[in-house]
Amino acid sequence: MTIRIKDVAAAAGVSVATVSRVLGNGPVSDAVRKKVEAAIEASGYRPNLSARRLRSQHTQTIGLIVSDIRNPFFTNVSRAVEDAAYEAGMRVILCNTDENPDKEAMYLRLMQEERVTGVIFAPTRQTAETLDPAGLGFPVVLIDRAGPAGLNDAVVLDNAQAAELLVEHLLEQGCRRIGGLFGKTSTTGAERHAGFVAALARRGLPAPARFLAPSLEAAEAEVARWLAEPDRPEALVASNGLVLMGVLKAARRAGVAVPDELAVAGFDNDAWTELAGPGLTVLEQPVYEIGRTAMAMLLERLARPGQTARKVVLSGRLVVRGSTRREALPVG
Amino acid sequence: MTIRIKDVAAAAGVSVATVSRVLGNGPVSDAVRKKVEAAIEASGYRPNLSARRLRSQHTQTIGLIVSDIRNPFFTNVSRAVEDAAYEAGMRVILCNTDENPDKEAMYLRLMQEERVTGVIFAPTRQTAETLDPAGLGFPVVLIDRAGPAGLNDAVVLDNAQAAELLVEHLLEQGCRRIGGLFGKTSTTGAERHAGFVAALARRGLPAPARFLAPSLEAAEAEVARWLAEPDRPEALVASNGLVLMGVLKAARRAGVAVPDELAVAGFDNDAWTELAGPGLTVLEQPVYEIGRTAMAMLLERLARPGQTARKVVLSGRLVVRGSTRREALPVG
DNA sequence: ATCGTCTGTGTAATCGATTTCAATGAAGAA
DNA sequence: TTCTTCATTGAAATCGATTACACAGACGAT
Repeated sequence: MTIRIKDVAAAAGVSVATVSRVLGNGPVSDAVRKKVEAAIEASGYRPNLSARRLRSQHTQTIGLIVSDIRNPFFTNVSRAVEDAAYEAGMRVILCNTDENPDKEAMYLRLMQEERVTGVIFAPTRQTAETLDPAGLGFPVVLIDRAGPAGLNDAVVLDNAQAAELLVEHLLEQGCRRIGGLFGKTSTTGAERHAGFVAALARRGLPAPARFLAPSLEAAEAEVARWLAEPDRPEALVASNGLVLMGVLKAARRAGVAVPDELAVAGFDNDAWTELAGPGLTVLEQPVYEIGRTAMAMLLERLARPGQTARKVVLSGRLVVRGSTRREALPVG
Repeated sequence: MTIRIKDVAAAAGVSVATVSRVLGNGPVSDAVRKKVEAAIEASGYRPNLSARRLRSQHTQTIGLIVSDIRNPFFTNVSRAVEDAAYEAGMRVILCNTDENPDKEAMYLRLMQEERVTGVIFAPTRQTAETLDPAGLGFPVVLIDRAGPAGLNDAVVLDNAQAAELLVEHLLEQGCRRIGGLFGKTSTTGAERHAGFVAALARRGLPAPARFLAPSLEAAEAEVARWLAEPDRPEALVASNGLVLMGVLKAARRAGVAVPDELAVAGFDNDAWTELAGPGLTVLEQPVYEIGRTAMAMLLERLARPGQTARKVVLSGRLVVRGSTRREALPVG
């Protein structure tokens, strides 16, 4: 049915080996190369990548395993990874785990069957702790969430510092009762919590925190409860874009004014944060750079398999907007 | 190095054919099946999918080609497609074309080399017009943007009706000078423009429209110019989520109050639209359903290749919020 | 007892490419 | 002229699975 390399060879009057060499830029005389390229063009031949991968033992494929592509952080990272991958002649298989360790295990297994060249992975805390890169058969670069030191390559944000930046900004604005909302499934949440606690401890202030599933619904419900409590916070820090959105929805629903009754700050400088309410103060992560760096580290690791594990720590940038200005005027 | 089916067969004391049958749920006695499964488990064997695909001529892979995964519409559709695909035992290759016909051609070619089972594709207008599904070697389901009638399966929104709903809502609110912003690369933009024009024509009103690249930056720049013109519109309709965002940014920057000086409505009920400004009136597309339907149509088409092309038209839902209420009170 | 029928299993061909190895011929050295 | 050397090319092995086909043995019907 479809055209095989054999057919092209016959049409060009050469052997299949020669056609293969034309395809792979092997040593071929100019005259023959012209002839073969003409035959390829005329026949509409398309090499079969499954056959090529089987024989060459190179799949030129990487896996990208994240919790949910709908989280804008991962959306952006994924775009960066894909751009870098296609530039390097590689393909990407995207997997959504929903923070579910069973799905993570299933997809890692799938990656083995695909014989992927490598994997970029944002694991749950549970999987990160037990992940053995040696037994997998391919290198892994962790993103967003690092596991135990020295085991895997990783590119992460300086989460503690980032959380401290946010808290210190709120302190400067005069806030004292500052609450924090952190994801409970990732190491990232734990690190941001640590920075949050540290910054408040320096001033001798309490650090009330809640841990939750990193979703819009969970955040909205938790904040609704919290705002109804007697000693409610005057400021809230949200540990990711979805949680931040939940905070805002809950505040709006409860009729709590931002920033006058509740200052709000969070992570991820998504486009919408500029437009929501008075504009949201956020800690911007270099998302595209995280994706590209992860891909670069993976290629580096493939080139030098023996090299010890490296951890790249990137810094965030504080973007101040209206949601934390206590004396803010209405905009627009 | 890695374990092959042959090794498992030797360990279990059976032929490779028998191991293959255990893997594929072929006819095997219970006793032998137990033995083989034990050997698979003990050896940590993982079947090589490239080899399986080559021999079986089934790749169980579909391509998903969109303009940019960072567009929330495609983010959601992609998640739906992936969920449905993995449920059906298929893998997904994601490609971003940036509305560039050259990239579209390149990725279609790649899909041929991958011998994908099928493709779900949101093409530019240019490619949609010339897309010949027969010559490709795999079925295509178009999403968001349909090509010439009867050529390809497609699942789209009733774009004209949707645009009319938005315009009529604005008319009810008392708006008269209503402007529209439409994407110039897709048929979707053209259809929404048609509905926009029709609704205004019924009232004998003019229908000023601008066509632009469907990006945040292009929209912001265009709206900034438009708002500076003498006879500026009292309402704007934006043909997708990114353009809508651009309208809002431009209005805010120009100090034009929404909704009092400018009513705003757009497409795509993204989570942030509830939180931006006074809440944005939008036309909600059934995004997850679009993705699942596309996947279902693809499977259907694979089951019945001869069937004539079908076009599924889904309806949108108007979600009214503050951005179009002329007498709206400040919220929160 | 004989003959199909049915189950379960093994042998070997096959998918479509890459890659090893050997062969060919032309050019240059002695 | 003869022998190397080098650049091209082809024949055949190979990657790791699935699958067509053959066949052995158990079983029931006659």
